[in-house]
Amino acid sequence: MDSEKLKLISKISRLYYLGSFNQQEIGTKLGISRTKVSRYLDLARREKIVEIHLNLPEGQFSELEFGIEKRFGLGECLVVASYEDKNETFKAAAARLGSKLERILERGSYIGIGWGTTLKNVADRIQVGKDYGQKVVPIIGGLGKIGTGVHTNQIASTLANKLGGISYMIHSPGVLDSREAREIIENDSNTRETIELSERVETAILGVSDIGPQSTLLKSGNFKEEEFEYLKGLGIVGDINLNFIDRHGRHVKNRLDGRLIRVPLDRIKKIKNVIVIGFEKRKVPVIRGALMGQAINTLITDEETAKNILGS
Amino acid sequence: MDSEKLKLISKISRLYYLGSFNQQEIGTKLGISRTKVSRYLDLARREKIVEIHLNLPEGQFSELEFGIEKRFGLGECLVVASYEDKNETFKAAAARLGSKLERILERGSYIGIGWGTTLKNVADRIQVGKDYGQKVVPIIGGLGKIGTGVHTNQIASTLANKLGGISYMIHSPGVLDSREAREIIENDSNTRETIELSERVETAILGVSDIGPQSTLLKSGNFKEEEFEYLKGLGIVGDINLNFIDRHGRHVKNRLDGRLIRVPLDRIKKIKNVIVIGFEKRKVPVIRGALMGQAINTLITDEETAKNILGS
DNA sequence: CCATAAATTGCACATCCGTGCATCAGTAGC
DNA sequence: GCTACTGATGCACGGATGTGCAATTTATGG
Repeated sequence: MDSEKLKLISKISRLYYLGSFNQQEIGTKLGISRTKVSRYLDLARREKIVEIHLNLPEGQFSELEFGIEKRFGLGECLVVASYEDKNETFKAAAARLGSKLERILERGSYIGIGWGTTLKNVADRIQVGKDYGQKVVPIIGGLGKIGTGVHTNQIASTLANKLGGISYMIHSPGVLDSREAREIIENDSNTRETIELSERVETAILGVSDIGPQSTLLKSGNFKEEEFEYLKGLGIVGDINLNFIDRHGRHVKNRLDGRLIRVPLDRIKKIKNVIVIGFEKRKVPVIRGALMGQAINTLITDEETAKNILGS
Repeated sequence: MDSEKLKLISKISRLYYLGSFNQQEIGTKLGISRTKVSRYLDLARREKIVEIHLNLPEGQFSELEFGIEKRFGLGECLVVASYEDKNETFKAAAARLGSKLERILERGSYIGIGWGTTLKNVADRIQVGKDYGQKVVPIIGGLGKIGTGVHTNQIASTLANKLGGISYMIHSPGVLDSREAREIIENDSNTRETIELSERVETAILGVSDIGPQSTLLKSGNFKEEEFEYLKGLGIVGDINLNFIDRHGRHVKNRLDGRLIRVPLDRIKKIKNVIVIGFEKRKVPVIRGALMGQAINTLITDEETAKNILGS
């Protein structure tokens, strides 16, 4: 590039970024059109005559967050540190979830809630600054023994308390013994009324399960090992809200589907904010699936898991 | 500031400056209003979370240029290196003048031209890329012996050739022996026609003189030493287009004024672009005066002089 | 030299962005 | 508890900015 042009571009950049002149003023001052100033500024940025540097505070995992958002076209990713003590990780995740909720929740709106160990632990630790009058609705049938706290009703109740709102309950299991039982229960008004509330849900908070030996789904006795093996055989990597998906996030039809009570995946995809919380290596494939399938808008995870998600 | 807020601001900054999202998109993505995004970005810049750095090529004296522009509210300052060999300085100044003219000149418009050693040397060395069809008009009477090349007519002619245009001539001296002589000459149609052309001038290129022993004004015999002493006594620091000014750039009435033929200062101030070229320490006070008095829009000088201009 | 392609330019438009203002939530003092 | 103050918020407006387009200029090939 011509040296005089370079000098001109430098001068424009200086006036624009360091001085407080707008493009019109610079154009008039230097005897060129405003359009040209705009284009030269663009050139200056592209040629790195102007560099924009971010002093991002350390330890924030912005790189990981940004990387995941970019790679999967995700709305927002929140990464917390991976602590030795899992409780610390839960606490950190709870803090990020709280701040996210404070941003997005509107007074009195409906929150859909899933189930599981992760969700329980995060819900227990969440803190928000004021009362939001939320209505917290289960969007899945009951799973896990009552008393362990991982049941959706209990998590909904905890969260409603923390957010200063009310919670609804679902009075049916998530996994029935037969298709017929599921049909009867699902059509019962008790269940229907709760499930229909999910139509109003603008924000859903969900966990994900893998289908390995450590999954609460298995440990709590809802499924048998051979069923997991069968699911694996279909290419399934885990579930999101009891919707079994493959590594591309596609729901895979299977013989268990007919026995489940939960809001199905295609309806979840219509919810404005779907927040998934998930840690640990075993969950990486299912989280990836959820991301690939564009099923969720927000992911909360920890550093290690985030790295694994990004790792090819 | 709250750590969660900081994280949010970092994220916004990243999406805005490194990603290619606009404020609306970021707001939607993160669940906040666009206004808030705008204000957080402002905060990020003020708190230096976002830093804008200019990679200004070295050796350009941008600091000096910017300093003078800022201190005196000058439109544009162009600084060239101070070479041992004055010819080099003239050459560099000619290059900057040329590029400036290429920016601001419109085809067929009028250029007003002064006189002097500096102007002669710069005009001799100027190069432009194409023909502008300029009309070059003297805006001062003749000064300096013909043949030395410092006469306004000769400079006008040189410049017109370089710019691919035509030049006009003035057929009267700049300094007359008496007020009566000046009146007669000035009212003569030959002079009047040329001087009236100055009304059309949109760009003027001028030198400045000090009133010391090295001034061409003195050396060429237009003024006597005792006249300079008299002018100094009035607080005059030099002249711009034969308008004697004090250190604040104010025109100072004096007994010589009546004998001069030149476009007066108040009319010069109405010209859109007034470019002054001046080097050397002796000219610092008069250049400062011209700057203070807001008489000019553009100053072309060299590093050393620029430093002296800025030095308190 | 002309003809064609490529680049530059300014205009006009649509979008984008900063900011005054009114409103609302949070806080401190009584 | 009430009131007054401070700060945060969103709306709406107008100014600031980027960009498609057509016209012009410049470079390239014949």
